[in-house]
Amino acid sequence: MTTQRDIARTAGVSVAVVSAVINGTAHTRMSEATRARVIQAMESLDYQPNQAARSLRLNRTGMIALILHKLDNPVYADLLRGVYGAAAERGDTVLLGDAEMMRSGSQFVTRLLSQGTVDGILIRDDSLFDDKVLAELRSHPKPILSLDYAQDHPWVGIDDCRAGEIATRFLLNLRHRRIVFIGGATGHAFQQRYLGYQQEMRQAGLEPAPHLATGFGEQAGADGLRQALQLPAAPTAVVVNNIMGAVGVLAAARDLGISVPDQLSVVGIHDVGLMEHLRPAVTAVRMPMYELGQAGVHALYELMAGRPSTNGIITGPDPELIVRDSATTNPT
Amino acid sequence: MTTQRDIARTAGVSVAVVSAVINGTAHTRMSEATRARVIQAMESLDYQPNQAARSLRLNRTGMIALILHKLDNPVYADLLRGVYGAAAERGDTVLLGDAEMMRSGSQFVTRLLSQGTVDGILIRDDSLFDDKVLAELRSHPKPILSLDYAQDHPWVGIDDCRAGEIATRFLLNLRHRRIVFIGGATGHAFQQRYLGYQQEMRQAGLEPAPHLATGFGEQAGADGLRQALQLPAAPTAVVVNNIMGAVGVLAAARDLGISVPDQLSVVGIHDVGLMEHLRPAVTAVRMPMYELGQAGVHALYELMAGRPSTNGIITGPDPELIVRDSATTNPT
DNA sequence: CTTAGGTGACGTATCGTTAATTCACCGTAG
DNA sequence: CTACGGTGAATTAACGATACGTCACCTAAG
Repeated sequence: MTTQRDIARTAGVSVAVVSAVINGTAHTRMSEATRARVIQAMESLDYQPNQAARSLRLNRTGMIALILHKLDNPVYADLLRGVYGAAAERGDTVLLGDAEMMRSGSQFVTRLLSQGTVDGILIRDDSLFDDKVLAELRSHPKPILSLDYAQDHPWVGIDDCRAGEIATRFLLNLRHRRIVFIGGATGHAFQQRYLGYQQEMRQAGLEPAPHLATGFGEQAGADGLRQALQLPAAPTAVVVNNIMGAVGVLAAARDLGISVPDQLSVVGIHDVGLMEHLRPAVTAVRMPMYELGQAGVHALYELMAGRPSTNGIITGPDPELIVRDSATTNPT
Repeated sequence: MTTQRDIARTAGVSVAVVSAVINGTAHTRMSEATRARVIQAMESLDYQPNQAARSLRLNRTGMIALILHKLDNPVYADLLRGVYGAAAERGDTVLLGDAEMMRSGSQFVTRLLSQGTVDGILIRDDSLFDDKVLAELRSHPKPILSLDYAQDHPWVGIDDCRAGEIATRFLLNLRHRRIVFIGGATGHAFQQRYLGYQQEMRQAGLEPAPHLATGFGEQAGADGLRQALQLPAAPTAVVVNNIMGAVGVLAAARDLGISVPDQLSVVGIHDVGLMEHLRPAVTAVRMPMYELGQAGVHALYELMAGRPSTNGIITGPDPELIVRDSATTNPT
C-alpha cells in the first residue's frame, strides 16, 4: 500500500508537498519541476489515496446514503439514476439501503448513525419507517432529507396530487363517469394522488368513489379491481395508485373476462418501461423521478453546507401522461 | 461529536479503557464498576464510534462493494437480499454500484480503487465491463470475486447449463419438437443456458435451432420471437434466455395473433414475481439467486481472510421449474 | 548595504481509534 | 521483610492525510 510518505521519499520531497500537489492547496507552493516529480512518483508507485484517512482528517466522507422502501421497485430506477448522477457530479458516492434493513439496532442503522460513514441521508417513504429509527436518524449530526413530504424534517417531493388529477381528467375526457381509485394504503404520496382524483371528480360534478386501499404491488391491483366490481355500479375505468398494481388489474380483468380497454379503461400512476410491453400497453402518468433524485441531492448539499433548504415540490417537469392502449372512450 | 476522549473524561478513565470496553479487548482489563461507568457515560453522551478513524486504524472498513449490470433488473432482487443479508450477519455494509458507472476514470471506480473504501469487491456480469476497468480492479489490493464464471479471477456461479436443460426438457416432455432459444448475446451465463438447450435437443435426437441472439430485456424477447417465426419451420415452443424477454415474447405473440400457450409454449429462465401476474402466467426456471449472493459473500470473506477460494458452481438448490400457464402440450 | 517580500518547501499537530507497553498498587508466599 | 505475581489502569505509538506555522533562500527596492 503506497502512501504519501512513499511518494515523498521517492520524489525527494516532504509529505506536505505531496498532499499539496494532490489537493492543489494554495498555501503550500512548489515549482513546476517539483510538481512534475511528485506526479511522476505517484504514477510509478500507483498511488491511491486512503479514503479512511481522508475522511478522518476532513470530517467528510464523500458518501451520502439513500434509503428506499423496496429497492427492486422499478419506479425507483430513474430516481437512482438521478441521485447517483447528481452525487457523482460532485465526486460523491451513494450508499444504498432498503427500508427493510432499517430496523432499530440493525447493523445498517448503527452504521449510518456512526460518525464518519456518510455526510448526509436521503430517504423515501419514511411513513414506512419504524418511528424509533426515524427519531434516531433525526438525532444524527448529519443532515437528513426526505424525498417525499415530511412533517418533521426537510423534504422535496413531486406533484402527486397533479398526477392524480391528470389521470382522472384523462378518463373524464374519455367520457368515463364511474371511475374508481385503486391501491395504496398509507403515505402522503398516495393521499395526494387520491386527493387529485377527488378534486377532478367533484369538479366534473361526480361523487368520488371511496378509496379501495389494497396496498402496493401487483396483487394489490388485482384485489382492488375485484373489490371495485363489488360496488353497486361497476366502474368503467380505474386509476391505479401505483403502476405495478396495473399489472394485477390487467391480470384480474383477464381472469374475469373483462376486456381492457373495451370494457374497462386503466391508467396507472408512475411509469416504467415494462408498461410499454404489456398487452394492452398501459397508459400511465410519468413522474419526474430522475429530477426528484437530482433535486434531492442538491437540496441535501445545501443542508450539508449549513444553508437552510427550501422544502416543497420540485420545480421541473410536471407529471406527464403517456398515452398507450389501456384506456379508451367510454362507449356508454 | 462525542468521542472516546469525552467518554473517558466523563467516566474518569483513559481512552484505552473506553476502547477496551467497546471492543471487549482481553488485553486491557478493568473492574466491573469501571466498565459500568464507561457504559453509562457512553449512553448519557450518546456516543457513536467514528468509522473513519476505525477504518484507518484497523485497515478495514466493514464495507464490501457489489457491482451489477442493471440495478433495476428484477432478477437481482433476490441476489441483493442474499448479499446484504450475508454481509449484515457479519456486521458489514454493502456499497452498491451499477456497471454503467464503471467507466475507467469515473468517480465510482476511482473511489473503489482508493484504499480504505471497501474490503472486497463482488461483481456480476464482468463481460459487460470495460477491460481497462477490470484490469484496474484486479490490480486492487483488496480481493475481487465474480458472481459468474470468470477466467482470470475467483468466481462462484449458478448452474446455468442445468437451467437450459430443465427448460428444454420440460418442453420436450410436452412433446414439442420445434423449440428455439431466444435472447441473450454475450456472456458465459447465456452460453451455458444455450449449451443446456443444445444438449437436451441432441439427446432427444433433434437438431438445435441456431441461437437468435437478440439481447436482453423485453424488446429482445419480442424481436426474438419475430425472428423465430421467419424460420423455415415455425417453432411451437421457445426458451427465453432472460425472463424479462418473456414479457416481450408474450406481447409479440399477442400482436401477431398467436395464442400462448395454445399455439406457442413459452418458458423463461430466471423467475421474478411479476411472472405470476402476467396472463398467461409465465412458466419459468427459478435460479437460486439469493443463495448465490450468500455464497458470493462467504467466498469473498475467505479471500479477504487470505484463504484461497474454491471457484465453481455453488452447492445448494438446483434451478427449479416453476410451472405456470405459458406452456402446454404440443397438440400436433 | 540592508531589508522587505516573494518563492519553494519542510515539520508537525491533529483527526478518533486501537493495541502494545508500561506502571502503580496490593496481597501473599517464602 | 522482601520478592513476586496478579489486577486495573494509564501512556503512547501508530494508521494516512491535511493544513497551519515556520523557515531558508533569492531578488530587488530603498
